[in-house]
Amino acid sequence: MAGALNALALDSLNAHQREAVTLTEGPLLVLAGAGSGKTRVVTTRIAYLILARRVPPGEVLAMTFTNKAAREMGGRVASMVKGGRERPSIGTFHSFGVRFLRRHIELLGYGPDFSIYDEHDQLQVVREVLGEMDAQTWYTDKSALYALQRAKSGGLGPQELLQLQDSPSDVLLGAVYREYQRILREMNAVDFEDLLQLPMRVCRDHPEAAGRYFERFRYVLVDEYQDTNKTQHDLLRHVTAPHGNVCAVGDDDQSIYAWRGADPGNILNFEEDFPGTRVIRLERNYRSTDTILSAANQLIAHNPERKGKTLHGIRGPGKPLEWIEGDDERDELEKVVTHLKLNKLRAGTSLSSVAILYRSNFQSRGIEEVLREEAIPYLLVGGTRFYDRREIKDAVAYLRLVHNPNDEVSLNRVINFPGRGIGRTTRARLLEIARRESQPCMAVMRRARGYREFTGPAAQSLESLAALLDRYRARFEREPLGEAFRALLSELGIHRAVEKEKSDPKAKETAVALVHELEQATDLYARRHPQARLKAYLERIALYTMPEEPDGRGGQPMVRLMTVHSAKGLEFPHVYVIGMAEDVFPHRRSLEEGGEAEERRLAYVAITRAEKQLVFSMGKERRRLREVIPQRPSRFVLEIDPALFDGVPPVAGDAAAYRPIQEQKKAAARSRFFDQLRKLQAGG
DNA sequence: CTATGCGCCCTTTTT
DNA sequence: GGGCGCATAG
Repeated sequence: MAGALNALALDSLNAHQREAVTLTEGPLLVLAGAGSGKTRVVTTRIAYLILARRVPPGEVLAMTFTNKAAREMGGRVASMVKGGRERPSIGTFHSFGVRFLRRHIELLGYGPDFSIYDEHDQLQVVREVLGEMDAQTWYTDKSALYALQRAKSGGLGPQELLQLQDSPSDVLLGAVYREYQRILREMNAVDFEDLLQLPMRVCRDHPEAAGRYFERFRYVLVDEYQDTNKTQHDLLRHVTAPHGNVCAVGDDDQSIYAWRGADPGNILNFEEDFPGTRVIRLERNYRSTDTILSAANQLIAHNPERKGKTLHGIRGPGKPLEWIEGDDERDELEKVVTHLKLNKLRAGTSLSSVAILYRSNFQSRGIEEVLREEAIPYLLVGGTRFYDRREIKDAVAYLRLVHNPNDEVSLNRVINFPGRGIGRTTRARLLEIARRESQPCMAVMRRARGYREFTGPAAQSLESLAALLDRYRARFEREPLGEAFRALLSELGIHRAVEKEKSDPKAKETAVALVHELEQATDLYARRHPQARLKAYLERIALYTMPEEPDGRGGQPMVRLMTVHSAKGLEFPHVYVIGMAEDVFPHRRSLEEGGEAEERRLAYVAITRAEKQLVFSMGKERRRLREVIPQRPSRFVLEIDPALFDGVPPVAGDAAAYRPIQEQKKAAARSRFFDQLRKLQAGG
């Protein structure tokens, strides 16, 4: 035991960190600056609870924001706490919600085989609702979903929205929202927010059941607390109410998810919500050079409303910052890659110590191109998510439908893929009959030939599809996952169908390769989780953006490419932030929505990823469609003292002439929107 | 009724 | 560069 305790290496922690590890009882808020050893504190705390305080691992619950962070945390804890069969529960809020709902969702009238809808699926539902209510004039599907999610993540139900009646748009949105929820219920589907909200509803309506589930978690930790929304906060209060042993770790300066409902107020008001909270600040930065930290501190000082925190380094000044300016995007990126190659040649930098960060996913395309030409290996992290690829979604839709026959969004995807002669009209009739008889579509399909509405071939197609799905439902019950899936795909002729969809031979090839990859990923999952049924696999797919990777990858050193959002929580000796231009970073859409402070925090996150070297770049022009847009340096690089730069620092450019034109277009669209609202109000 | 092809729109970040 | 809606042909 003494040996195990030594493994915690408490001696090597500073006084604040040690306090954060050993104050185990009661609420604790750790305000941890970037690079202050936060992850180490969290993992050591868990190990400390188990090894020193003899807390059974099953009583520890740790929630993080991303799967990546959860995996990392779990791995580190496991290496400190060896042996023992029981493990602490470590996962994302959402996976915690799924596990809870697996046991209790039936209390709310949902079936146990619920589907989990992503944004794409949600949009299909919203589109249907808007069509039904004839509300497309007021909302686009995206704007409606966006507004609805906002209300939902703020803890507002449709009824509350309808009662608010602050504006006609609230009333309309309330109606859309109510219908959206009704359809989801009918399809036995939940969205991501439901994964948090439905557990909360169980807490409210069935406190005994919820209490029984939660009572075993006697020590609760939450990482990245600044990124939690209201529901998550409420859930946390519920789980910890009996004992108050909650440790929240976060950094208000790194809050970058307000756009998706995160409420920084959660961390700012933590002390009020959890009376008796001890607060510990970790401001010593072990990661970056003083130059990098000065840049970060100078930048973030431009934000109002902070808890106020300054990072202090221990590593000395280090290298100056660098600014690379290219004639256009292509030139910018070539210069970046040249810089990278020189780095490697002169200083022997390993490619795996380098990260190239950008604001938006589409920016990866350009840099990938140049890296490929220069034969520099790279690893794209995140990006177009595997399970979002069309071909993958189509194949997965079959799995979802086999598992949950009520899942009509998935049904819609597969009903004519591969082509079986079912078009819009047949679909509309199917829906109509189902509504009329208050039955699921699948039930109508099973006896399609009994309805005069369907013409011969269509009726036959519908029945055989229903029969096929029923048959595979039984097969998935008894056969191994991989085998059943392979049989299903081959019986459907998915490979051929996917190929037929594309005309370009290259596209054909990648589409088929994707399906193969999905088959392999399924096999791999089945091998790693021999007990797992279809249900578990679908949950895995819904919650993770990437399939499991085969072992032994990544032996070769590679440059990492990712968005700043994906880079949060990571660190790299050498960091390039490309596209540091106004309207790109900060992103203009975000500015329009009043998100300057959040964009600045995002830039702060980017800067504080770097340990030794930090390089910014920009192209003087950017092409979009047929336009050429002049670029000027991002306000964020201009907020950094020029003296910190080597060579020529970024210089403020002239305000470009294109801006007013874009603004006018926006303003015109907005006034049209409000005109329509006024009309709606007048009409009752 | 369905399949196919063309033109129009926007394109932030993610569980 | 990609997805969706619409028009036309089979």
